[in-house]
Amino acid sequence: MEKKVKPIEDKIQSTGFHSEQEKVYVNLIFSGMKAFREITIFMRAFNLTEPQYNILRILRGSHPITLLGQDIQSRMIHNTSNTTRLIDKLIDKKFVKRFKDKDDKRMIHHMITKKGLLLLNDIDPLLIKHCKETIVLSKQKLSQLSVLLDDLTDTL
Amino acid sequence: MEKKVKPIEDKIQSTGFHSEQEKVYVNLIFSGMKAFREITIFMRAFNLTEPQYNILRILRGSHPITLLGQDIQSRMIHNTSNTTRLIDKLIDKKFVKRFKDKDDKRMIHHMITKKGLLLLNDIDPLLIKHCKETIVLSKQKLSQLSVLLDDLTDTL
DNA sequence: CATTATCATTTGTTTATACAAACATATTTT
DNA sequence: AAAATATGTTTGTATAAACAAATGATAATG
Repeated sequence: MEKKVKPIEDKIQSTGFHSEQEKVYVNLIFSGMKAFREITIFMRAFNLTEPQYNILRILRGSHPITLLGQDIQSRMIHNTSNTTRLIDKLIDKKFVKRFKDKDDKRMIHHMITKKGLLLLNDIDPLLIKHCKETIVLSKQKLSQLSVLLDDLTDTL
Repeated sequence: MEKKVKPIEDKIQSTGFHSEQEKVYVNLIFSGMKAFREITIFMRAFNLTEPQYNILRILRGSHPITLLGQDIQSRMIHNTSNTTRLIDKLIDKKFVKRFKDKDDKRMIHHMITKKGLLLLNDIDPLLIKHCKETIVLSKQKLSQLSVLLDDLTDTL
């Protein structure tokens, strides 16, 4: 017995796209937003927004090397303008610390705190579990999709 | 000479994902947000936001059959809460009209206006051109991607 | 060495989003 | 028919995003 896959046309009850590109566009926004909302809801349990979590991941990735605000911004998965106010929230919660460079006072360094690292450690296994539960695709399709998306975002 | 594709890890300078699912998640949010922003910027020339454009498309799709607010909401590609205020904007611009059902006064019907249809007609060819320019993938990869995304959003 | 340009970050303002609660009308139950 | 429940839409409020402009600091130029 074969699994029937609902095309995006049915999901949003759209009447035909003008091109295959347009369909991919819509499909991308649709699935991207869904993924974003999924993670947002998941993160709510930890009192984090998706972008905030993203920043913590970035800072853990470079730890113990500090990052400038613009470094963080450029690595974020959605080019959100205004990282400052986003980081402010994380500093309020003591997950991140911030300090000026003593040579060039324009530059402001950021580092994840021990508290922040512990939080991410708590989140890790639960998120892995969550991802595996919500993204149900064969190993083969999964890597195929990864490759295509990598390819796509090169030009997009 | 072969084209080198940058993986998402490089684009956001991330250090390894915990699973292939997590990578797809990140890739989806990344490309979805990019697509969303692309269209948003494109639509700015027509003084529309992406969700507003989405609503007009939905209403054109059902025209001349009217739709309830909840019908529109359920068909939107990003489950934005509060379609009311979104539609308000379109009504201000005379692209959509709204009227109560005379039998069941809870229900409010929506229809795209002639002005709205003309606007979409203007947008159509330009958007097709834009999509083809920004989504540069072989015909084969394009349809492959469509199929995988359809498959994915079934479970997501 | 003053002037201008550049860089990294922040602030102001407007608009959009999210969630919950309210509102109005219909339907069902007793 | 009155009360309770359900449905479709709107409003209130708090928070976040988008964009432009401003601030503060350093580098480059004449």
